Amino acid sequence: MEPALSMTTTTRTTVNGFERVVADIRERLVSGALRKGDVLPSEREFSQQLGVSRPTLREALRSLSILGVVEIRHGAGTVISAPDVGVLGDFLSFALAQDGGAFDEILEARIAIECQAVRLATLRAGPADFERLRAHADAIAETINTPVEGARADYHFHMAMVQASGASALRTMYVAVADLLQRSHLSRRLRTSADDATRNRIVEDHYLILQAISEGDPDAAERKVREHFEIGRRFRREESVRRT
Amino acid sequence: MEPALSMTTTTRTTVNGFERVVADIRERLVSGALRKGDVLPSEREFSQQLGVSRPTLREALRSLSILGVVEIRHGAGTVISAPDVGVLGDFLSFALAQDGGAFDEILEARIAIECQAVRLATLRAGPADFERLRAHADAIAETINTPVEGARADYHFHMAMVQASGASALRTMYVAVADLLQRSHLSRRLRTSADDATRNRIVEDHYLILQAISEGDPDAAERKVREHFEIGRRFRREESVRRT
DNA sequence: GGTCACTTACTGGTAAGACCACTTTGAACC
DNA sequence: GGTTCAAAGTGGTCTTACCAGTAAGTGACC
Repeated sequence: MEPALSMTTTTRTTVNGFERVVADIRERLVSGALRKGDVLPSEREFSQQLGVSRPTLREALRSLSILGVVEIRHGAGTVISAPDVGVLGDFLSFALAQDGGAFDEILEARIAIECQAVRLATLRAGPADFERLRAHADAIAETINTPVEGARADYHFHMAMVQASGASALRTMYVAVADLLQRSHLSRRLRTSADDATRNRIVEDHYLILQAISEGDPDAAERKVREHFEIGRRFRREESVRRT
Repeated sequence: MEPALSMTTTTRTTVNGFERVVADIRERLVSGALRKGDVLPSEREFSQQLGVSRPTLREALRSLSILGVVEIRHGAGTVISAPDVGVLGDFLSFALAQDGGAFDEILEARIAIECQAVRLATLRAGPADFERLRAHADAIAETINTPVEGARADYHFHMAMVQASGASALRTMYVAVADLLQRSHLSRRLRTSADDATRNRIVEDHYLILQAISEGDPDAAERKVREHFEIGRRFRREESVRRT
């Protein structure tokens, strides 16, 4: 039997081993005793300090690494790292998966992110970004007839565009969304590549987007991106008509 | 920096045991084989199925429980649960406090989602949606002088707007993001409420957005939303200038 | 026959020890 | 001095065992 006194705020010694580890690190973080870049003791030593077993300690450290609080480096050690928006991506990849995974809905999310990203890119993109975007646009033109490489080049261009926005939260969310879409994306590309006019349109679209970004016009850039997505939308419409 | 949970689609052969577990559950979630409420096999059995040890399996399950993907019940079992953004709440106070730039980034994500949502809303919103939006717009007008209730009414309007888009993926992302922003939103509301012209502007903006939605013009609606967000942007700019 | 406490057979929670895989480092070697 | 490589230390994993809760089955009791 535990004494009822242990419930008081001062002595919380009767918590789980797991929570004891988390609490210890959290308190040392808020008190400033731990700071970004500090390395934690080795798992063997740390577990002994806290009076928990190594597996239990590892459960806690893994969980904290998911939250981005610590970074675990195989063979090197575990260091405190600044929390970033990366958790959003992990969270969304599971949250969106449960939402039925409707393709059209997730595509709307992708459009949302890209449109905002391209607006920011018109304001923030630097020379390195332009260079990357141009290289990927060229790659799209070169691989337009090879579905697999073409899809990859397409993905890289859009990814670079989001990257050029400089907003890592957008990037994180984009990765999670794009991952869910990629499964069906390839099959669509296989269909659309049949049409000759569409292939030219795809190549040209990306150059137009790049141009709009370089000209620094957010509205024009967003419009180009929306028009670009209309290709896929139109094809899915025709396809569903054909099926009826 | 790579996200803590690998999100690569192509399942490499030699992945960690940890990631093998995470990947397995995610795959079965997106395929619909796993759904909220389903109970996973016992740890002993599950670890054997996946070919990993029980401690390794537990590391993965604990991490997923941190994200709210699963709920672990001592003595009962582990069940799939709808990811709860509340879990990120803990993380929020921490990440935003340590990294001021994170706020702006997440705000960009919110703008991205709302702009896309309002476009869809102009096409899909039904009578019930209009009624809700109008009620919330009225609530904003009535509570414009009470910061706490005002912030809540504001949140409800924007939430209803995203809901009217009919895209649950957008809604999921919006909830995750909006939850992270809510506190800062309140504090900003406390400041902005001092200005009389701004208060009128806030009230009017929401009615303008509602009107644009009802008129079915996506471009106009998105423009109104972007203009609306300019209020907060301008205030944060002035504030940072004042601080320098 | 119905109700209740209790036993029992599960579940997750923790511990300890032994390996394996990787990184770092520093000493030996060229 | 620079290079190479082996040893030591780190995280990654497995095995085994036991503790601690939960829930369903079981019996006694009313």
